[in-house]
Amino acid sequence: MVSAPRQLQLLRRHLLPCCHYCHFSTVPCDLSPSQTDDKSLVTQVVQLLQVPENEWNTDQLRPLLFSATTMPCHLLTITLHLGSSSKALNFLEYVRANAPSEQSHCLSPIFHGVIELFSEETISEYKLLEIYERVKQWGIPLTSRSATLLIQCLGAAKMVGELLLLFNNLDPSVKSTRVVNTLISTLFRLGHIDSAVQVLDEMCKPNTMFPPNNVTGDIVLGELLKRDSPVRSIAEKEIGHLVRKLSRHGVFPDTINLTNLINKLCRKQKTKLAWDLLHDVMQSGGAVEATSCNALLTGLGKDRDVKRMNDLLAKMKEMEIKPNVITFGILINHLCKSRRIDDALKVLEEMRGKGGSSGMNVEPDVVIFNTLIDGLCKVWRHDESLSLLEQMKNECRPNTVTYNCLIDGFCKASNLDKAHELFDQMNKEGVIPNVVTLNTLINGMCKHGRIGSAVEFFNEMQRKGIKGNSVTYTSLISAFCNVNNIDKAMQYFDLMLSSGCSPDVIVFYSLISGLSLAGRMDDASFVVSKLKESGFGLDVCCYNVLISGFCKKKKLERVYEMLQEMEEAGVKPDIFTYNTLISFLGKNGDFKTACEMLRKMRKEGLVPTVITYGAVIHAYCLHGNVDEAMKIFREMSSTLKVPPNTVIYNILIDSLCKIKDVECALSLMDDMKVKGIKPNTATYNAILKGIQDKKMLYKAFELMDRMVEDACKPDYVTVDILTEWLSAVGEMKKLEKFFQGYTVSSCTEE
DNA sequence: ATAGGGTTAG
Repeated sequence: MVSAPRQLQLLRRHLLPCCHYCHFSTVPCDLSPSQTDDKSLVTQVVQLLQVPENEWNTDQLRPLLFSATTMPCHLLTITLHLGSSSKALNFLEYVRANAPSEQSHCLSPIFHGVIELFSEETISEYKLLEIYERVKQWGIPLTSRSATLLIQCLGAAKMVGELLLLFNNLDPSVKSTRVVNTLISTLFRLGHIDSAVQVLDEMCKPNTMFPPNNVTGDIVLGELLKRDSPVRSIAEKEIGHLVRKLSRHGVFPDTINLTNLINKLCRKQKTKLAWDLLHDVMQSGGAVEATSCNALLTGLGKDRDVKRMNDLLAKMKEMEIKPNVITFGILINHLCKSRRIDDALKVLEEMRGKGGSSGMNVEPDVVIFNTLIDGLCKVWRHDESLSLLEQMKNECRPNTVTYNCLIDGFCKASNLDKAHELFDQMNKEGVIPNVVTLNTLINGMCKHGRIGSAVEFFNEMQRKGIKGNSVTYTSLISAFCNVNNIDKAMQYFDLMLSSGCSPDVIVFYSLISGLSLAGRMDDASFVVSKLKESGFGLDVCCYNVLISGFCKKKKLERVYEMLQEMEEAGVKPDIFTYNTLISFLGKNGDFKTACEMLRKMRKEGLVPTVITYGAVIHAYCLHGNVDEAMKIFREMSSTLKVPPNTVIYNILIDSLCKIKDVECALSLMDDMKVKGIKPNTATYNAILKGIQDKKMLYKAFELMDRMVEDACKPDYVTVDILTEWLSAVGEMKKLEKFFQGYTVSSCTEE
């Protein structure tokens, strides 16, 4: 049975025997003999070769094979008719043994046939070596085609050493662009990047005999655009060099390839190289379209490199590259993200061609309008975003994104009514809401304490066929955690899993954080196991909330388990981790380990913060060593250069009052005033308790006035202290005035 | 071009 492709090959050989050969050969080939002559010669020889090789009739074959009219192409056709490389190789050997010396060039076409046949067979490395050795031994000059085929065969057999040897020993006349392209492509495919680049270098030399062509360009670009191999891929820095080399020979990447290359470089944060690449192509005369410039503009936008963005736009103008709607879209988006909304609106005018001829005459599309509407919403210019919506309706139809941006804008502005109105409006206009619309509204309602409405809306939308995704569940779960409705949060987590929604890390992290904060460590551990089952890992923040949770539950072994796990996972503890640990150890009175942690965090290059010192101060206070706490407090301002804040003062004032050192506590209050650190309700509660013990009633009135001045609202603790104290001393009138926000110390009792 | 998350001291 002959396979279909094989049949095609045979057919091709019968139809185009001569051209097929001549096309690839450097051996001269006279096309003058008529087809009938060709046919009869070939047919006769083929006939004679049908018998077993040891019965070949030399007397009959010799005049036919070695006559003056026998062309190289005839010999090739004859060889191909033998059907297998083994038979062809025998024929080669036969001709070599029988050819008159002046006819030795006739071996080239026969070898051509041998390798052609071989390349169609299953590659046998052993046989290939045998053939190759024979060629070298007999010094048969290779045709370009046989060189190409040989390269391909050696490549298929992964014989890189032989490949390079072959190329280096190749007769210069045979080294054509086509042959070299095959070699480069083969070397790339085999991962021998350095050798391929070396050959390419040779190809691109100024006086090269085999200059690169578009095929070379495609091979090199294909390699440059391939995703990076773990073994060896072309370094980003080399990309520019290679493209430059090719461009010297007029070989340029086409628009798509150039754009892809720029995208690739920008994705890897190599914007500078992308910039150089684009400018090199422009400078050496390659065609550059707006698409490629757009790719670079996007990269520059991500780098916030406004200067280069403007330079590129100027360059486009200079090179007469017409910006398209995408170019303007990138520009407008960048300006919006930089909150330069008025500049963005100016670009809209510019593209429309305000004032006639100076304009670009590029029609803004729905994306342009959406970007601007979103930009206006994000700077709280909601009215203008609504008027832009009306304006855009003259030019294009608003879509789902348009309304999503507006709905989000009004949700963020706490105008849920307007958000719902826009939702109704989009439905009326036949713009179909999607899951983003759903999530925007649900999150808006959750953030404004309307979880019930959010759930109701979610159910209604589900009935209409819009399913929630992990974003929906994150909003609801976080909202339930925030109101400490942990059971509902867990219920929605289960609902999410059973609804077939695939959770992402964010929904896991939100729930783990909520559960840890609520002290539900068993639930948190369960969610952690689910997270791991989904193939995710914990990050520092997630470990921190868990460690904090276990600390609060005094589950020391779980804390160390977490730390161990962090180390194994290569997640470095950060300042939060250390602060949490130091606070926990301090509270437990384990000052030794706490100091060790302090040392360790400094060794890791982490600088203790006001929170760290607060934890240490708190620990000393808790364990009755207020003197040591005060010592650290004083060091904070002097040597440590971490000024204490309200919380630190509160801890100390509270502790000093508890050890009856109200004088010192009061002096800290004065210190706060001097340093401009605002006391809060907790500060006043602490000091009021202290002076209550000391019965310093007039000091209380003074402090109550200061509390009014500082706009510190009394809380239930304040109310408890003052009610108990002032009612006992008959000063309830002053308390009433105080609650109404009046000063009390100067007013006299009626 | 649009939507969601989290930690430490009192």
